[in-house]
Amino acid sequence: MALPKVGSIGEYIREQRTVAKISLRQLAATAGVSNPYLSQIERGLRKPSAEILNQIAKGLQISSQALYVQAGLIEAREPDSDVLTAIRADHLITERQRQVLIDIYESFRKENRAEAPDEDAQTSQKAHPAPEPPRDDADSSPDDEAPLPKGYLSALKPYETPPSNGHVTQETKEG
Amino acid sequence: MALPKVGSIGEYIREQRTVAKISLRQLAATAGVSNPYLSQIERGLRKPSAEILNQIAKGLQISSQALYVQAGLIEAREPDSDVLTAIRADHLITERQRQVLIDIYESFRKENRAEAPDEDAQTSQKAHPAPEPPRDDADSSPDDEAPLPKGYLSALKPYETPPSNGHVTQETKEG
DNA sequence: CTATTGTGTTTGCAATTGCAAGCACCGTCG
DNA sequence: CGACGGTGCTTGCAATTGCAAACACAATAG
Repeated sequence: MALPKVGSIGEYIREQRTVAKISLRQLAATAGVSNPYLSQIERGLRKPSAEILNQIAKGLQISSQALYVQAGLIEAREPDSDVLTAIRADHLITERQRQVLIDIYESFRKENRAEAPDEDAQTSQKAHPAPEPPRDDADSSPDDEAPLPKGYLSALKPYETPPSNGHVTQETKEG
Repeated sequence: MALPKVGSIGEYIREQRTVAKISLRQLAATAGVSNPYLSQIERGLRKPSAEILNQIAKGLQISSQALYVQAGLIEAREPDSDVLTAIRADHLITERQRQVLIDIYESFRKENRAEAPDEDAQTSQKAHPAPEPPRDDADSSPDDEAPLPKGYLSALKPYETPPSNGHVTQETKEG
């Protein structure tokens, strides 16, 4: 049961800390948090904010994302695409262009998932140990065999049309 | 109260929301947060916890990591930040989609070069690896007023021009 | 035996998150 | 004109975060 919950994040931190052979106080100092608070975090008595988590990750010199995944703040099944990270890291394009690219790419991924849900061969070298319940991302028409379904371009007109940000058609569902 | 980078995350969320043409209340409902709180987050008056951030990302159906990066909670220092290389290496998209992405990216680069020919660095290979990205507070693009030059993808429009609404996103002035 | 230093933990408390309720504004419909 | 539904914003308030101070225990030094 690798279900990431708040309790396990504490164990994870403590484990990492013990492995690194640092004392609680020391890690607290390095991370810039108070020792009692770190203690409570490790014991699962407190739910640290992302900022604190980030600090702790720095103090432990581990990946912030690993910690977030452990905390359940990042869905591990979320494909950590190199394309997306590359786009985000690119500083040669404007923020809007970046978002457009991200939108398009994610829309592509989504279309592909909708058309071939069986081929679940994600890129993830990093396994996704979290058995997540099914998600409602069926928005596009799966019948469409067109190589490039409509709507992939709508993301290119961020001021005129809603991009295929995810929901091409907005449905009002109060939950 | 000093709100470090929270402002940018708020703007980012609001931009994503307006682009997706969702109302604040609707996103709040989808994300499972209260509408006033979301309002405050978007205006940078509150610093949302990672949990809330994650919920919002889900509600917007965008990557949680994108939000975390925007919030400065994840160091976006991914090793290879070459967009084109990443796109070419990606096997989760079709060949056609790949070509579209490459076209769009290159057209973006072209537009930027046309507007700011002063800056020119890498084209397809990584030129200068930045191990430590500066924690910049303001990352406003120079071409802020002109969002995206039209015609940057005229060759990529196999369908039609979507109907324009006439009224663009309205900015809210604080104060 | 009494300090001192080390570990992690518990205890109040200021500051903050996050929300329910309500306000102000705009457009439409009777 | 007034009622209704839509948008976002402001206001108190419970619940929580995160910390400074102090605690309990263990090992070493004087």
